[in-house]
Amino acid sequence: MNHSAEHKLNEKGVKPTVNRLLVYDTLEHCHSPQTLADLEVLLPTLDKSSISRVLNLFAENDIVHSFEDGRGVVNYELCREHGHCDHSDDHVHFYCVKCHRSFCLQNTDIHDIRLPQGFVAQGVSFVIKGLCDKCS
Amino acid sequence: MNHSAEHKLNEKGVKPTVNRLLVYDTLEHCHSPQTLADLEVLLPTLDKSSISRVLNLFAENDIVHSFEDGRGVVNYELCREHGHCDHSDDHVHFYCVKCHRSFCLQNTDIHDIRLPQGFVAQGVSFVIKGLCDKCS
DNA sequence: CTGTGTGCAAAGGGTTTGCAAGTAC
DNA sequence: GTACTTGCAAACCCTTTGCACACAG
Repeated sequence: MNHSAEHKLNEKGVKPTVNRLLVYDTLEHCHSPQTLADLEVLLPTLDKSSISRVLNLFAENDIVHSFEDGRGVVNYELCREHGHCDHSDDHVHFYCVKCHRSFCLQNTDIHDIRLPQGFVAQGVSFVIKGLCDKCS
Repeated sequence: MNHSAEHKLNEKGVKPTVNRLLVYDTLEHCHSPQTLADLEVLLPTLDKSSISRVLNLFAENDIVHSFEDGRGVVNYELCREHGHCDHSDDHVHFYCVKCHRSFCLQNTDIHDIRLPQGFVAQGVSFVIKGLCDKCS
């Protein structure tokens, strides 16, 4: 249980309960997007419904952001410290269809998509499917 | 039942059965991405499992391509005639969080995303969530 | 004591599958 | 007759919800 997690949650206005700190620490430790099922395995003492509630709470408070990989499964990832993360943390994700892992492509920015008149963007989900370096 | 549909399916090596032609015609007529649930309503005489099978068959044969909108629901859309559609029909989709419709942003191209060494892209899913012109 | 957080079980939604009957050639 | 297609029901997967208990302040 680290203190930076506790500080982070307080900073975001979320009461740092044991479960929340565990979920936060796990995501931080992973350095890659995790699904609810992943976290269920990584946190066997927590119920999946509890994890789900924590993740939704985190998403509402800009602690994590989420995106769907290719299979309709939601992945969660801690928001970057810098770069004032809103829900549209604009970078590309890569989903490996073989090992079912998701990657975060940090170095790719999504730039200036021009929307038609009247359209308002609230979030972006950009996922490339394929084979990762281990599987290709 | 139009003849171009029949021709198209034959061209792609898919036997043009009644259900397949109905699904094809419906997608063609809509000019926008449709979900399985949408098609169930539009094609009340067909069972959803039949529609699902037709769509998966179409996807395997590059007749439609699919992407997930914001809610984990798959949308299907006819591949463009020109532009030799493979599964990575590279354009952006827009999902309206209010009216739950999906739009196809034709004029936006996804260009030259540089993948890390060893990564192989097979498909792209790029969805912007927000409000459409009617809902904003 | 009061409000919030948690675990369990069950429901929900979207999609696919098993199987037997139907159809095309 | 043989192989493919279809409809129905049930299963499946992932996520959320209802509810009663547990806990913190």
